Amino acid sequence: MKRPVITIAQLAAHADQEVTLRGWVYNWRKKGKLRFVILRDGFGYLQCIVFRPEVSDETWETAVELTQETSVEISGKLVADERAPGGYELKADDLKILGTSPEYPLGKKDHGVDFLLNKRHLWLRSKRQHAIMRVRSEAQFAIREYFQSRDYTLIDSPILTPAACEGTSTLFETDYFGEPAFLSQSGQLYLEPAAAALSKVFCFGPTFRAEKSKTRRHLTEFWMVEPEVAWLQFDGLLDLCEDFLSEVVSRILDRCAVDLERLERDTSKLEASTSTPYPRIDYGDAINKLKELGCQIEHGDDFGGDDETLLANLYDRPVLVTRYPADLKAFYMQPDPKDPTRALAVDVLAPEGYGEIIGGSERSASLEHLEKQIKLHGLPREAFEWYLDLRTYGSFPHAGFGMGLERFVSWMCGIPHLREAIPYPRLINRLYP
RNA sequence: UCCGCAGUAGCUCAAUGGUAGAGCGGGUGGCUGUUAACCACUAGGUUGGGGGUUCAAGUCCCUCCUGCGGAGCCA
Repeated sequence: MKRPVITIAQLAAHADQEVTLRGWVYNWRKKGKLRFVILRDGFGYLQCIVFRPEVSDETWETAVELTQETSVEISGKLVADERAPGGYELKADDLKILGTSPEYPLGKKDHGVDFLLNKRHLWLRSKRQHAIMRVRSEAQFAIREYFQSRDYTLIDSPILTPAACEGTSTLFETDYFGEPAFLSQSGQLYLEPAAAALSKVFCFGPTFRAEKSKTRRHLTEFWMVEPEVAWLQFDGLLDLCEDFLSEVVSRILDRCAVDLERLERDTSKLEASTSTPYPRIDYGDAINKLKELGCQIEHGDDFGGDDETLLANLYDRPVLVTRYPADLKAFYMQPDPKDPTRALAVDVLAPEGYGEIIGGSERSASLEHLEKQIKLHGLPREAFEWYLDLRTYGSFPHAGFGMGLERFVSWMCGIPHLREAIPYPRLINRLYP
């Protein structure tokens, strides 16, 4: 009799039926003439029972050979059983090994981080990693949905670039037919021309930073979403940041409840972030507040990781820190008309110590100002001719921000280190697997 | 690049300067309801590399390597 092949997501519709499933042996236990096989198929887990008196010798011999992560095709009758995790179990009568798995290296007990990262390709098979990858997938979907449902056009910015985008970070250099080329650290400069073309645009792709950062908040390859909007000015940018974040957080809470529960995420700590407004604090006031709290920080300094955490912990939702000193920020930012030593820049700090998840600004529309800034930052003007063209041919006010996907996902999942928020993390000293 | 911590069995970790151990995983056997099952037996080591101190070094010292955490920089 040919039995339907189903997945563990479809169990309820096939109760008391004869079915076939394919998957991997997550775990197995033996108890005399009984074998409990926990099958994993990417959708869930199903306990399968092989009972010696009720199966053929061949099936029994096969069951005896099962090891962790053996891939199998298993058939039998699906029954509801309170003793089984998940509520259903399969009374197996036929079992085929599709691929053996001798001495699977990941055990049921704890492993160290270095070992797990070296086995990242296998680590992805664990329950916790499934949950994180699904949250990441859902976050990417929600982000694209947010922008595309609001008439933004997705513009893919180049990854190979001829020069530094912002002239600040260290870039990965590669050989481009004998010429130096660099892996992009930001799509923004390429997005601004697209905003002049299509008004509301965003890019969402990988970016690269060659800084030798060794912290839980840094990757050398990470994904960033960057909207850029024509006619948007600073106050509108702040509104966009909080509307975007609150909307995406809401969707994660709606759609990833099961995964967040598996990750033991206290979602009550995310609830406040689903509603606006978010607190906004001027850079100068933030410095004063930090000094009150006993920080060794002066006006003109950038925030350290601890300062960010301290500041963010004053609020139950992300806080927008505004109007940074211009010389802390990139060359293209618009100076505050009320105080030209400040830039119309915003950093959004996530709660619970997850740090800066968004950095944005209104961009300078003035050719003269940008020419001055490029000189001041020691950047080669030739490399930016095309960028300056935007201020020559119909210059326009515009603004945008960038959000690091992994920092956002880490915050949603409540995981301490960015390396778990991306399938194959690239870190200083780690390019494998 | 700088500061701090670590490296012992396949994995996670013990071991006053004095005979290198346990749990998990592997192997063999037992058990008809296990939930990271349990029980018994068993195999498994150049203690990251090199040098030094000492009667004696996993342990103390120097050095290199690797990893982790943090700083700087940033999302």
